Amino acid sequence: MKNPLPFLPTNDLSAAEVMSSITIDCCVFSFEKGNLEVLLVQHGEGISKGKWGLPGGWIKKEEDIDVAADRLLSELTGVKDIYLEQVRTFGKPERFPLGRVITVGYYALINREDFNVKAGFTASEAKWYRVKDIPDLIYDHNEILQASLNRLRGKVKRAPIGFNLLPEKFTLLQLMQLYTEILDVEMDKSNFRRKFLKMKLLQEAGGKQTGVSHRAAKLYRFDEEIYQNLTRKGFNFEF
Amino acid sequence: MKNPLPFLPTNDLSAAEVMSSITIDCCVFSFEKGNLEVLLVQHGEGISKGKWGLPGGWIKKEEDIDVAADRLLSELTGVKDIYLEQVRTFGKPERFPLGRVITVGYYALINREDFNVKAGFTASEAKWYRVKDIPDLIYDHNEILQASLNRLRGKVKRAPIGFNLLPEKFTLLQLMQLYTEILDVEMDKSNFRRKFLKMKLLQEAGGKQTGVSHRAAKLYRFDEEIYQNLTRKGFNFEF
DNA sequence: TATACTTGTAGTCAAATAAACCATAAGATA
DNA sequence: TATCTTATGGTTTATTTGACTACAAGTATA
Repeated sequence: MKNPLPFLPTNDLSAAEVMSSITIDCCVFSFEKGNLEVLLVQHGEGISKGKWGLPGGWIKKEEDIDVAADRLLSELTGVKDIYLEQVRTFGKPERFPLGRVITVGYYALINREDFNVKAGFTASEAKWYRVKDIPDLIYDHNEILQASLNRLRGKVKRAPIGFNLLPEKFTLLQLMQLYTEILDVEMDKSNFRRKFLKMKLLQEAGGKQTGVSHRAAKLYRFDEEIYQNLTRKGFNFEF
Repeated sequence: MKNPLPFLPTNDLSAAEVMSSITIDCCVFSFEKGNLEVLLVQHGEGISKGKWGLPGGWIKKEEDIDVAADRLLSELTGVKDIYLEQVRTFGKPERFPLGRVITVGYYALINREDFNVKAGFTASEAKWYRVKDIPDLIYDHNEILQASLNRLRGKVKRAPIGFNLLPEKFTLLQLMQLYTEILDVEMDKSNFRRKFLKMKLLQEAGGKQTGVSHRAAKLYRFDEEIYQNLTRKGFNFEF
């Protein structure tokens, strides 16, 4: 294959020089009991048997990489329409020990209630880990996870994607704890409440918390339509 | 090559199914006479002869992709130590008409004063275009450019990378015009000044503007060390 | 030399925001 | 009933913003 992009003064490179394998690796985040967690899978064979890593897989020949990421996630979690965002592509020559493999990192946000580990995985093969307590992972997966976390921390301040980690109805305190956990900052309950309500992004869902041994909080839901209107006018979160 | 990542319940894919060509495409931005511009190159042969596109090239077999981007840029512009940031990887199956080619998009910021088109390019082969006035580009390069611009607009509000587009010494008005141009918002001279100086990121460079037919403004320079200190403590731009 | 013209630089003031609190409400539990 | 916990609504003060005014420091030109 002759270099079809002859607009740089480099020598042509043969096909063998430029062909690579490309994979996808994905950080699946969820929020459980106040902790941000990520789904790891255990290798069953090969040189890294027993070690944990991010779930991932190959991109098919005629498949968009975003579509491939979506497919892999659906296969893995059984959930459709997952929030998914490309983070960055990792391509150190030595990152994969058996050959040159470039990987595209993604992160996904899912509501734990919807989640079911798909058939094919047993409990010992996939497990949630708190992001504050991650073991040594295979290859460069710690680096991919760190980059994904950084991206998530930035994004959560600019768009209300945090809702993807919560059930449909949630209390303001749950929402605040989500931000507290992701951003690792303390917040004032009262000020958070005022600030968030002023944005008018939340609808009262009508009900109240149940099963708590204190005054029950109102439940809210996120209003997609209002969000779309606000973003059109240029909108900015900050906490 | 047997699938070395057997931790997803998909069927193995043959090597032919997963090998791809990978390229890099780069938006090189500069700031000239109040306009943000991007460097485009013209195709000399092939099906898109005569059309303009982003400069790019192949990643070598044993080369990190960030390193490859840096190499391509040095070859193209003759400038070393360019500010370079990966934007995103583009992988629609049909994006490149002659086969599956996945490309990693980067953007770079350079100071126009340092820039020289490298030997191998004649004036007709590489040209600066205002980002407000971009023609139809080859393949998906308009999309890559748009994504790069969006990334630049976000980043410039969070880190002082705009300095990479300015000469070493610059006036506050030049700096403001840079932000005005990139973010496409009007600003108040006096308020911008107050806000920026309060950050204490700028050092007085000691001299004054020359060759202007009005009161000459003080020259400032960006202080890398102060910036590092501030970012350690958690720092946030907003305009 | 005087005057106009242009941009630089400093400051004012009212409105909006943020941060740190305080107080009461609404339940559950003992 | 008293007590405990979280929910929710306010207050107060300091800080930041945005709009605007005024004067300084030069150049150009009448």
